Order: sequence, then structure tokens, then C-alpha cells
Amino acid sequence: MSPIHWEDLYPSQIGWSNPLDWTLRETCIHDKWIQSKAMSQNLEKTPTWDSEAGYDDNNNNNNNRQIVLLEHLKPLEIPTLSQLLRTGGLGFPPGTTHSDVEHHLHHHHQQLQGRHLRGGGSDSGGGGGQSPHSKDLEHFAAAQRLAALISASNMKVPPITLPTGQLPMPLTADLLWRYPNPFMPQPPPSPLESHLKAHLPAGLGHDPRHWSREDVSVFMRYCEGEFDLERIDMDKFQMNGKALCLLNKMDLAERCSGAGDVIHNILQLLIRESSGFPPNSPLTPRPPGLMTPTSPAFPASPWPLLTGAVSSANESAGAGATFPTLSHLISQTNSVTLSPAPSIDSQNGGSPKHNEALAAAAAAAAAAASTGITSIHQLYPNPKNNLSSSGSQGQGKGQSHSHTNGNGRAPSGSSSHSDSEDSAERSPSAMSTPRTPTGPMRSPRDAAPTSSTGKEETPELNTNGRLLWDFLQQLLNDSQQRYTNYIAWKDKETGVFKIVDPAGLAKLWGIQKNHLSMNYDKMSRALRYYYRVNILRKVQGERHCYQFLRNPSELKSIKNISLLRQQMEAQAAAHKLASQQAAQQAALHGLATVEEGSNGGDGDRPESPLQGPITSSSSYDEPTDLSMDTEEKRARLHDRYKREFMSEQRSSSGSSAEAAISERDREQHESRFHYSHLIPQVSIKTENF
DNA sequence: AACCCGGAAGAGGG
DNA sequence: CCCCTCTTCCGGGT
Repeated sequence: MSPIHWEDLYPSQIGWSNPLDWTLRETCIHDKWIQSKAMSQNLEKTPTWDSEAGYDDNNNNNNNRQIVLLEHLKPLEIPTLSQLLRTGGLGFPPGTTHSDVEHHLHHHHQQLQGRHLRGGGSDSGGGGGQSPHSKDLEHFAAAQRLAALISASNMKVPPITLPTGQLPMPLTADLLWRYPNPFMPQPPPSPLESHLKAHLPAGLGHDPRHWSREDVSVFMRYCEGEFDLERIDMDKFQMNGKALCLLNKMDLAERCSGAGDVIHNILQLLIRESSGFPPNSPLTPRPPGLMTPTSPAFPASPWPLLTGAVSSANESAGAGATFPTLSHLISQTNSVTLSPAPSIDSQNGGSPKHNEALAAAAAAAAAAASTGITSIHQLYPNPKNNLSSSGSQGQGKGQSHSHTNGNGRAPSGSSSHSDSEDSAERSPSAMSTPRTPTGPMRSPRDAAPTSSTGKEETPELNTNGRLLWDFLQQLLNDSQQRYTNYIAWKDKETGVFKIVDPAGLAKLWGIQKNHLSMNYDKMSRALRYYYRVNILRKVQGERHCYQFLRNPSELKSIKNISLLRQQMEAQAAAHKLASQQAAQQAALHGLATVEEGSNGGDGDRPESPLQGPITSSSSYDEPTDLSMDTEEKRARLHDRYKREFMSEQRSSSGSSAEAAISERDREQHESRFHYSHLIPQVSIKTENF
């Protein structure tokens, strides 16, 4: 049918190189070739990769070429690997496992090469695709097509740095394996796991991340003996469990060549095993799996997180090579419904057994995934020995009380943290997986009726960390204080926080937004945009210190910031007029505004503040004004003011509604979340600097 | 040098 | 197509 005979094209264009080494173009050709054979009925259409469109290559800093995060995964459109395996979609008999496929591919690749070398390649033209040979190819192709499908969908995968040379294929089988399918159910605990658990030397906790240095030694010795490993140089393992867990396969291999693999796998098993189901991440619970660092098949964490988690910050390091994974931060707006089974999921559909298994698997995967993360973050945030002096403080507060004015249920508004959590947990991610007791969300706070149930009428925005302020809030209010090495409250009451690690935080943000070239400069620009809407302000004189001017609930209830901005600016305009008049008067009196000027021009609006900054309604003037160029800005404000006014009029209740909202908000939240000290706080400059 | 600051343009998603 | 929220650059200041 097709004028082009891919059969002919295939071998000549691609040759018989290792599919894992194919270039984009080769992959494309291959795909088409395969397509021409209509080999797979399960896969509707093969995406073409004839362009580099799939890559974010237009960037100047092309060292950031990447394949994107798994953000907008559309599960139902993508057959999962397991599904394909089940249905034979890959050409493998049902029951074939992930690693089976891998082995199969490898094995046959070798055979293919051999055959080709022996001249067998020629049969591609005549075989019509049914020879064992082409069958083999189909297997390759299937894997690749799956990969292509995955990438073709909006699915985003962890950022990876690609070599600068020729373009690699979009998602080679290799990649596919490395970045396991998110929906691939985690296998049940293997016998090995059980064995491990049962046979660990006494005194060794099951969670390696909690091991002390001595524990690590004990463990290494144990492994040495138990698994008959070559001798391990203990000097190279003078570290605690957390550190040990941060070593990736390669790190381990360096330290104990032969045993590295084994050690790594064991650790991964243990981690997975021991970390039941950590609480949801502060941010978007992400689809399970994709980044599970504990994937049995590829224990090497997909995100090289482990490697550089610590130093990441400083190393402007190329691309995503090093930094803690934010996988759990990755949004899942479209929270992945356990992809595979449209038919299967839902509470009572299909065989309960299968259902259960799926759910469990998903949960397990999720757990596993967050596990890795947790481990990472745990390394940082250790509340004890951490710089996060403020962090610990925040922890106590944020976590337990500080907000819980209504005992019992977590007021959605009270603490930002509960907020975040709230948003995270209530997210549709409820996906097919019913909230089983083992669900990803069983944490202390969760024990209490989750706010998800009690979420008030206030339709709070569920931004899930996609907005910068939300992202920051969520990191700041992480119930486990995992990010205090990046950002921490200086004074939660007043909303003052410090970016401890600007570069690192920027990277996290970059990951979140999938702008891997994000840096502090850019991120801070975004922060600065918040000044004018009174979401943030800079704490004068202190580096990397900012202050939230609105509590999270308030923020969340703001439908869109621009509205807020308009509102603010309108107020500002009004206020400005007033203050100008006042100023004039003052000037007349010779009082002037010395105060204001002295304070770095920021004027901290000491004026209005009586009621606290948050008082959106009563307003205080705009932060902007400081930055403003009077004239111009004023004009602009006026403009906006008018516009806003009009729009308000239009929106019927207009100002009153708005006022109502802010007022309600204040009522609801202010009591639990005061920024009331704002003013003093702000004006206070931490001297030690 | 490392922060800050905002303007300008434009990307990208909704 | 518009709007919003950044992202990316940038020139300038501290």
C-alpha cells in the first residue's frame, strides 16, 4: 500500500545496530517500518519521531535537552507495560515479566546481530514479517513503540541529560526500562525481601535510612557473609544509613566493585520494605512508579537523585544530573488513574482480587516512589542536626497545633501545611485506587478526618504546587520538614521565610515546572512579581528572605492572582491618593516621610498595618509603589483602578463580593494564621548579617 | 560577586 | 484569541 517499502528501507537505513543506540531518525524509520507491517493491533498509531520536536532542543542552553516530566500523563491512552504484557501486546506471552522482556530483548538482539553478520539480515525484505527474525524485531519494535507512545502522549518523564552528540531516540527500550512504567504494579515482596527482613543482624532496623554508622558497618559485614561478597573495605563506608542510601549503584560499585550491585539492591529492597507508605508528598502526589528508585528491575534510581542530592545545590551541574528528585512534587493534575484498567478499576468493578492487587500495587509503587524521595530528603532535613533552626520550630508548630483551633479535623485553612496536604490528598488522584488503609496517605494528620472531607465551601484553588507561591508554601509546610535545607520559615507566624539554598530551590522549582534551566535569578524574578500583588515582600536587608503577606488559605481562595492584583492596585491607587495627600500635608508640616525613606524606601507600609498585612480588604498600600515610578505607575494604577472598578460593577456584587471574600477569609483564617506581627517583623533587620 | 530590582518580550497552558 | 503566570533576558543598583 504504502509507496515506500519500509522493509527495504529498514535494514539499509538503520542497519543492525543496537536498537538501544538508535538515533531519533533511525527510530523513526524503524517505527514506520514496523508500522507498515501492522504488527501490533493494540497500539493504534505509531508516533513519528522524524523531527526533534520531542525534545526541548530549541534552548540555547541545550544542555538541558530533556524529556519532560511525567506530568500530564493520560493513562487511559497509554497501555501500560504490564497491560501490554498481559494482553500480549508486545508480542510476549501473557505472564511475561518486565525483566523477561528485557532479557528477551537482549538475547534476541544478540541473535539478530549474529544472524545479520551471518547474512541473515537479507530476509527482512522477503519475509513479510513473519519469520522468526522479524518476530524478534517486532519485539524490539513493540518496546520502542510503547516508549514512543509514552513519550508521544503528554506524559512527562524525568528530566535527563542527553548526550550532546547525535540525538538519541526518544525513549529507547533502555530508557523505558530505566524509567519504568508508572503503572507497572510493583511486584509483591520477593522472598528475598522477606528473607532479608528476617535475617538482618539483630539491632539493625529495617529501615536503612535510620542506621547509624555502626549499623552500616554491621550491615556491610552481614552482606559480605550472607551474600558471599568480596571483601568490602569498611573505610569506604564510614557513613550512616542515610548516606549509604544515597549512594547509587555506581557509587557503590566504586566503593566495592563487585558487591556494589548487591548492596544496592538490598538497600533498595530494605528501603522499600521498611518505608511503608509515607505520607503524601506535600505537593502533588504523583503517579506511582515512574520514578520509583526502587524498581526492582532498575534499582538505580531513574532520577539520579541519590547521587547528588546533597551537593546538588552548588553544582550548577549540567541538567538534571544531580538533585533530589521531586518526583513526589510532580503534579498529577490528571492524576493518573491507574492507567491500565479502565475496566478494572472503580470500586467494585471486575474481579475484586485483581482490583485489590492493582490498588495494592499502585500503593506499593507510590510508596516505593516516595520512599526514595523520602530517603533523600531525610538526609537533608534531619531536624536534629540541621541548620533548619527555624525549620524545627516550624515543624512543631505547623505540624501539630498552631492551627488546629478546631481539634479534630484539620481546618483546611489553618495551617498552610494542612492546606497543602489537603489539596494533595483530595486530589482526584484518588484515582482508581480507593483509599485503602494502606493507601499512600496515612499519616498522623491524615488519621484525622482528612480535610478532604471537611473541605469547606470555599473552593480553594488546588494548584498543587504549580504556582510558585503554592510551591513554596508546600515546601515550607511540608509536614516532614523535608525541605528545610532549601527553604524554611524564619517566622511562620509572620510568614517570613528564608531560602536557604537558592540554587537548590530554584532547581526544584525548575523541576516542578519542567524548566530545567531555572535558576535563582529567574525564580526570584517570579517572586518579585508577587510583590505587586501583595503575596510576597522582601525582607529588607536579609538575603534570600521573603515574607508571605497572605496566608495560604487566602491565597488559595484567590481565583486568580491578576484579579488580586487589580484589586490590590486599585486599592493602592486609592490609598496612594490618600497617602499623597497625607504626604503633602505632612510635607507641609515638615514631617515628611523620613521614616519611610530610611527604610530602604520600602516604607514597609508601617502605616496601614495595624490590622496586619493580610487585611486584604482594608488594604494597605501596594508594595508596588515603592518600586513604582510614581508618575507612570500612578497612571497605570489609575488605569487599572478604573478597569477593576468597571469589572466589579459588572460582576454585580463586585467590590462587596470581593470584600466579602477577603473578609470571610480573614475571619476564618486570621485567627489561626496571623501575620500580625508583620510590621515589626519586617522592619526588624536581623543584624547578624 | 552575589544579590536585588523591575521592564520587556514572549512561552505555554487554560 | 485572550488571559494569566511565569520564564528568560537584561540593564541597572546595592
